[in-house]
Amino acid sequence: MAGIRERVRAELTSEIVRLARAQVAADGPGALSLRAIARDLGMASSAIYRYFPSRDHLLTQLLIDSYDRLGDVAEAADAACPRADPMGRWRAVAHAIRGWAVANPSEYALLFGTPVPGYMAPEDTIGPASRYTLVLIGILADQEAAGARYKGPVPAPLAADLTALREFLGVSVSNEALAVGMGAWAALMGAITLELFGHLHNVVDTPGALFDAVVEHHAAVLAGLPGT
Amino acid sequence: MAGIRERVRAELTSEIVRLARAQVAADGPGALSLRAIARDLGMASSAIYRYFPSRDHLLTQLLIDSYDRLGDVAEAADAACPRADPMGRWRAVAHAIRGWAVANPSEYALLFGTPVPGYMAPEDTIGPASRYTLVLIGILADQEAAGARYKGPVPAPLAADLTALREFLGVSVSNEALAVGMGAWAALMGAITLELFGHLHNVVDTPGALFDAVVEHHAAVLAGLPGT
DNA sequence: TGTACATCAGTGAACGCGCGTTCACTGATGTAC
DNA sequence: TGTACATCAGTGAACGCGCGTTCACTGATGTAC
Repeated sequence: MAGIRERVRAELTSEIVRLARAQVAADGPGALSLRAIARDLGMASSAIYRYFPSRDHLLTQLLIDSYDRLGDVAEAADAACPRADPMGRWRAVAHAIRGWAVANPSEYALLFGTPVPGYMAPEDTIGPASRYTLVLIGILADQEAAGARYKGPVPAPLAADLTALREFLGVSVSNEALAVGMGAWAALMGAITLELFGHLHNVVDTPGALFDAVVEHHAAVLAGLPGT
Repeated sequence: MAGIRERVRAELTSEIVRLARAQVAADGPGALSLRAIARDLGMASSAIYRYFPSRDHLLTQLLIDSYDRLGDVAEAADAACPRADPMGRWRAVAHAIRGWAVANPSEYALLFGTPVPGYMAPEDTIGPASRYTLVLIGILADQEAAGARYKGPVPAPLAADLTALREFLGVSVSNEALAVGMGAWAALMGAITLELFGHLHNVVDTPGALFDAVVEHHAAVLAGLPGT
């Protein structure tokens, strides 16, 4: 009844994931090897298959875990700010995201770099993957609710997508705000990606300098016009 | 004297590069295999070593070629616009860059995705890598020369980097303009990366819709204030 | 113009390594009566 | 409480595949006298 076997099983499962993550951290995604994990655990390579039916299932677990860690970091940064200061929250969350990325570059590459060839992320990853973006959308919604207004018009095709997105999320936020928010998101991720993947060498060598400028620019944009 | 041997050699060399590029296009970077290329050519795998001393050297050649193609596309788009319309040139070049990326997603991933683990790009890649960015900086410089002004101040660490960059490039453009330009660059690359790497699925499904919004936003920003 | 020699492309076997996955099996842990 | 049976973790060998790189060698193409 106690499920001592279950407990051992759960522990070994998370030990496998831990080692897998360490592997990704050390040599990048794609270096993930079931045999190497088995070696680290001192088990036969076939034993891993008692825990994960295939390499891709383990990869999925890694993706979910990393997205969840990023989500944790973003949510914690947001929660630590006063609700009534959306632009402070934006800055805090943005820097938290970059901080996580800089501290875990291989995990960032796993999530946001070149997709693993031949691997299609299953639906289970969608929830965890959207957590950090929901934090950003929440900030945007609060900012608009506080009276910020954004210039339109949003082009029709984008507006259609954003309308569908809003209905799916059930958030109260205008298309104009969403368009501005996604632009900020793209700039945020772009600045981190350029920095982590080495494209700022000999361009902007101070870590985070470009990122800070991007965050400040979009803080001004997200602030919006005074409400009508 | 005619160098018939040299000509054959040059042809085979570029044939190897062509096959390598096709391989990257089909299965992504990292799937690059000297043996597979030799197989395609109907040669012994060891024969490749008469043309490239190692896999990394071939990789370098691929990087240089891809950067050059991107540079070609960006320069051509710029050259097709009237000089006196920097914002039209910005739009044209931005869309040309995205067009190339969408048409050659694996090459884009090779250049801007997760760095190949264990591979350090040598200095030879710097020149080709900077071509498309020089086009963007040229537009920025012309826009500022035409009277556009940008709000400061630029934070000190970023300003130091930008000053060094300007001196290295020998371009006449202010730190304020450079800061704005790099923000536009980050947003541009971020929007393309998010789209190509699948992060817009179920978010903005219309191809290029987010990108267009990003380009237009930064067109307005790059337009600048009327000059003093 | 013809001959001797050097250069170089390409061969094929081998080294030493890696990987994911399957399968029949052993032996321990849990469960039902 | 004790026994019979089912469940399950882990083994070790094997399959079939891939890779980059080296090396001694053959034979053709070019070069110098």
